[in-house]
Amino acid sequence: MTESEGNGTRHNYDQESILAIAVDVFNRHGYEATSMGMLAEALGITKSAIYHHVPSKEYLLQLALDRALGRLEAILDDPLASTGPAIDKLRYVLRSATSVLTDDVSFITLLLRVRGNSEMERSALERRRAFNRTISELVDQAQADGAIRPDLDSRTTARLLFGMIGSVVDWYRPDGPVSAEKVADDVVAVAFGGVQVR
Amino acid sequence: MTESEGNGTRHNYDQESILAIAVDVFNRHGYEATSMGMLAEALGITKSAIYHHVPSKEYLLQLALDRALGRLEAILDDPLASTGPAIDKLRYVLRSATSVLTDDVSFITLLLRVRGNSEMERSALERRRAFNRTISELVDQAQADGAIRPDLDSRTTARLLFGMIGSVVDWYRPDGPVSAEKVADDVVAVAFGGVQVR
DNA sequence: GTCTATATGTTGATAGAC
DNA sequence: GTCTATCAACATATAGAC
Repeated sequence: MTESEGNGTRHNYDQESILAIAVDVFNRHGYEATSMGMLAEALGITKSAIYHHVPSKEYLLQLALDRALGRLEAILDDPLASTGPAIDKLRYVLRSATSVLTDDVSFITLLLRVRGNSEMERSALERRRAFNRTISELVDQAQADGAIRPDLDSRTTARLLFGMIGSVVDWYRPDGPVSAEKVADDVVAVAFGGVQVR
Repeated sequence: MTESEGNGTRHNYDQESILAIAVDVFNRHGYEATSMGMLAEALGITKSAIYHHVPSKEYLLQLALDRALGRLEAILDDPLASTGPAIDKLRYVLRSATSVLTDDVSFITLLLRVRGNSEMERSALERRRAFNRTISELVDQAQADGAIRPDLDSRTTARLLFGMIGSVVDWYRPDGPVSAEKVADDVVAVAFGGVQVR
């Protein structure tokens, strides 16, 4: 469906293609502020037509958050995330999270903007917190191993590192001037070595 | 006004106290998704009463964004931001921005969530971009001076550093376990030296 | 797979009493 | 400084025709 809009355009949407566009609109206006009318306009069909594909606005959010969380949680299932020195595991998880983010910018963006204003949002936040806890423990271990500077607060450090990665959604675009690989390289370089020459 | 809600509570709000509460509700639900009804409920008065103090919902956003941007821009007016080696100026700006953020979490949070969905939001975004450009130039200079690693992309680096700082709004609370000073220390430490022991 | 028509509630903002 | 009452526009969602 890349043909431009016109009166006689047939859309033939399915759940997947509706979801992709919905997530973009959610990201532009915020999930709560997005109306089915805005979605309908972005899709070029009527509100009622959307209800043929999905039962509710919240169901679209559910699908999107499940996908984003699934991708992140899959990182921790990789053997590289649970084998070897903590500092190496941390490097692997940092790089993988950055790649997942650049691979699925819009889904991860939506996840990072959830504030917990419904039961569904709160359960997504809980899964996000579980992920963050794993990272915190990795930082803790690496610090106990003497691989991370002892002057840093481990909880603050874990948050700063993942905050840095998360901020990438605010500017990274797949068709932009900086490749996904270069982003991941720079994230790991800054996180581990800092910007300053020694 | 710390007395708990009750039927006979007198509020005696003024623009300032309404703004503080409004910004919190904007941050919880997003500006667009926040209704005057929600604001009224949070304030414990009716919608109409709000209009006695402010002419519109958007005016509250204007006040909040102006304040947040003013605080950030003031950093660049300090002599320390324009004197000496670029790397020292950069360190000063990074630390100051972190302090401004911890001092005014809710106002800065609101600013960082603006997406450009109205003329007003777009002009706030433009001021934010002007600030970011100054930082980018600082990173560029420091790299030209040989003080910042040459393998890093300067634009990406500037974004990652300020992304890391901005992410602090997602967890920092003035009454939390980590002091504003410790946050600023750790931000500068990670940004300049990285987490890893050499 | 999409439409029109409709139901029921909420939106931002105003008028005017106290 | 706050209230009640009101407005036109818009919210989510459904029913049923094509």
